[in-house]
Amino acid sequence: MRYHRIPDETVRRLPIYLRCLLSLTEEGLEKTSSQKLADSLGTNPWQIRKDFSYFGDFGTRGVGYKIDKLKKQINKILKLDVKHKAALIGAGNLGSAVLAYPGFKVYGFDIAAVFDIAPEKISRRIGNIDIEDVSNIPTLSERDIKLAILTIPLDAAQKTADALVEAGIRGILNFSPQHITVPKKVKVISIDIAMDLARLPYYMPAC
Amino acid sequence: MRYHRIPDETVRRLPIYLRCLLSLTEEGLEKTSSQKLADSLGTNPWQIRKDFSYFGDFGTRGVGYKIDKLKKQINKILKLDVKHKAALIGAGNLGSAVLAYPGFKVYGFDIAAVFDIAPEKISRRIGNIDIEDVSNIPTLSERDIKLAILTIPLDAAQKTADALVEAGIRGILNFSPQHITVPKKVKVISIDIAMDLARLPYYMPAC
DNA sequence: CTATGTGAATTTATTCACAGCA
DNA sequence: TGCTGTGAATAAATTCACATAG
Repeated sequence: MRYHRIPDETVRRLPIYLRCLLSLTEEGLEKTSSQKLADSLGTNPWQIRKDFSYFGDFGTRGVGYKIDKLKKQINKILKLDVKHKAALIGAGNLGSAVLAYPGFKVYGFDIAAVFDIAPEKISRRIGNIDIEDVSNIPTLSERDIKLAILTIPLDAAQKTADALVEAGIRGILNFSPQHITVPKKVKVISIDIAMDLARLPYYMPAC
Repeated sequence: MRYHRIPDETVRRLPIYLRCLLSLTEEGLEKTSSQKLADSLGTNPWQIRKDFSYFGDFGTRGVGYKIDKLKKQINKILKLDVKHKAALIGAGNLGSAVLAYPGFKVYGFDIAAVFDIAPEKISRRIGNIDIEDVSNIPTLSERDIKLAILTIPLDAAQKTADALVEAGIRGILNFSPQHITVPKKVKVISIDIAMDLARLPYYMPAC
């Protein structure tokens, strides 16, 4: 099945696999199996094998997978084998949380710029980055930053997204609870942290 | 198609519809159409109509949907027609962001307790809630709190989840980047805010 | 004439079952 | 024998096309 389009659902799972493999490495392990991965991720082995099968075979039958090889391959597919710079727009509560979140470094992201609209925040430092005024967003095009993380209130989201697109941003992680419209060349992934809570009661039996 | 199981993917979208309807109400509108909803959400009309069709018909052919009726129905399906109390575990960066996030109130959630493990945080106030020690988690069973939001580092996640289950929690929104194992009667929804960023580069053409 | 509601067709994803290789 | 890799079978979700009702 070697030459095959990778299904979106598989792509969605790859970062999960990657993180799991990284933590297995930290435990000093060098190989694993679809069964073990499935156990620690709460899935089933055939799902994992099928997912891996979309991009070549690097397991050894009867033995399992070499963690290092697998990690490198997934990194390559996700294009995480190069370090990506990202800009954070919105230095509020959520922005600070994002900046402090260890996961971003795990995947090799480097948050290289922080913007805010509030005058009193400009020039303050957060983490070890100077907060810039949003009017500086156009400079992103010269700073080799192609990714942006939007952690701003809803009403400013579309306007800011427009400015980011103008500045040559190619991918946006949108935390604002609003759909934003961008040209086809730009990919948006949206997260609404309240939305997932909103469907919990549905799944809670008799409550 | 009236009596039908609602597909998971539809349930996943219901909170999005709900939020959109709420904001249309704020704009003073009273009715809408699948086309208008689709436009402002970035979907297509037949997806929306199909989704709605799983739980009865309340549109008027040739006219559209009454926003208020639709809102009530979705609220009922999601069991959001009663106010839900939730506990927040972890008063760090992410926890504070969650507490300040307007979306939770939109869906009628009431964050009624905050826990942390760090002694220096205990008894401080956050928002207008006293932070309690995690050893108080067992009291949740008497406080009518059935939902928990986990915003703690990975290594403590499973242990804390066990305590929550023990205290009668029925639903957990897990922000820690780790799979947690719970009995079948408890529903877990996990969010890893870094994971979504990790698949952005894959979708960015030539980057 | 307009916009819903829904079977049918199509596409996509998951699960199974087992052949193939160390 | 043990675990991968993958076609085939099943299940689920999306899209279409059109009958239907105001």
